[in-house]
Amino acid sequence: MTSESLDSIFQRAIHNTPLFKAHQALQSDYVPDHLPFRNQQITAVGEVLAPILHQSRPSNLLIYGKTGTGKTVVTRHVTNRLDNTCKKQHVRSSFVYCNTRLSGTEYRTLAELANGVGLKIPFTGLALSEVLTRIQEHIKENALHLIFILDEIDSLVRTFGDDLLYGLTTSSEKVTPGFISLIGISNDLQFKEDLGARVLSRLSEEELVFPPYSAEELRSILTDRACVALLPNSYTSAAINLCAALSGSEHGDARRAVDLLRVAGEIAEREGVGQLEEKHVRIALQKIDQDRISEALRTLPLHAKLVLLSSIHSSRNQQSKSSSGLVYDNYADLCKKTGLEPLTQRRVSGLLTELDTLGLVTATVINYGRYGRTKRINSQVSLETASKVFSDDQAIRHLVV
DNA sequence: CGTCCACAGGAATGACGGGCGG
DNA sequence: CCGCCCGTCATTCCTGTGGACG
Repeated sequence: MTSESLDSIFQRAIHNTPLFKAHQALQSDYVPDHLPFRNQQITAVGEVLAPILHQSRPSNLLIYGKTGTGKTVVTRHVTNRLDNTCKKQHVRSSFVYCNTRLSGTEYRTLAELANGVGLKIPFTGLALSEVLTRIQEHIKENALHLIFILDEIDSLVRTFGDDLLYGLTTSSEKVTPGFISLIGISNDLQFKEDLGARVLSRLSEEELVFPPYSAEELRSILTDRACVALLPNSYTSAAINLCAALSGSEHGDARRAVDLLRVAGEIAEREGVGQLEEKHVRIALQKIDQDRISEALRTLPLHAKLVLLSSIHSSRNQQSKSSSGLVYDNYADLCKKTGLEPLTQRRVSGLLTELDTLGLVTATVINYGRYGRTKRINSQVSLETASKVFSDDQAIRHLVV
């Protein structure tokens, strides 16, 4: 990009009519003061947690609901308020939030919890049980009244099993005079089935289900948010409606709707047309999907990138016949060109299932009878997208330019 | 109706980077 | 400093398997 075009970008930005007055109100981590259509859930969470005000241990709580049904935001809203009340009343309490999917492993989840209670834990080297014991001791010594919020708990259990949860649920007895209550948040309604009975009964002392928002409710939520975040008269109600409709069509996913509105707003602002319209929403829809994929690609480990690249190539050449064997040969080839030692077939098979769970590839096990059993691989990512992202990677850019 | 393909995917094991307590 | 244990990622070795072919 030349400096001239940079200048013109800045110039345009100066003269553009801004659309946002409070951009943060459309960020995904924003917790609004007012959460419409969730009064029932707010009350329920509040009632479960309220005992902490009398110094007694609240029940563990398990919250279910699909993505974007307000689970996280309601929990944060209630705990924030409760935290304030506790401070005002001089009641001891601490709240620690952790997204277990983002932490990635059991160890890092525990480390984050430890951090939340003011305990320093090295980023590796300790046994899990050792970390847990330290946390317990710390809580005991300081008689902490603690509420752990474990978000996206389903992904933790799916990859690592319920051992960690077992450890945490059984901790509460070992930390008197302190106590621990757990709030588990799951996007997966089937999640309970992955859970052993010993954990399930303890974790779900209370349960709460969040229903999806209806299209009408989404529309109302978006209108409220737009009112806070955007300048008056900078958007059409048709654009809002479209955001709601697009996100509501599958299941009422409010987070997606809000993201959509924000990105659409950014696009409209950049265009400098002074008003957010339906066409910006449509562009935003594509951009969001694109960004999601690019981000996933960028953060892939090196060999996973190579495997993905091979999948793209072989699903191009072989159409639907692409098998894991072909992908592997292809991959081994790429490794040779790059001067890398190829991983084993077993490992690549594992990487393929990982790519599948990321949604970058579809891997279905299929039987060709006499001709064996394999995974049929279809790349969900276009060569163009992959090339664009991978050309930033020193190690493999020569494969895509 | 048994065979046998081309892998899937579980289990055990090892290399590595790192912290622990002594 | 040492010897030990840990989590993580990969390897090696293994058993399992649905169904077209003969």
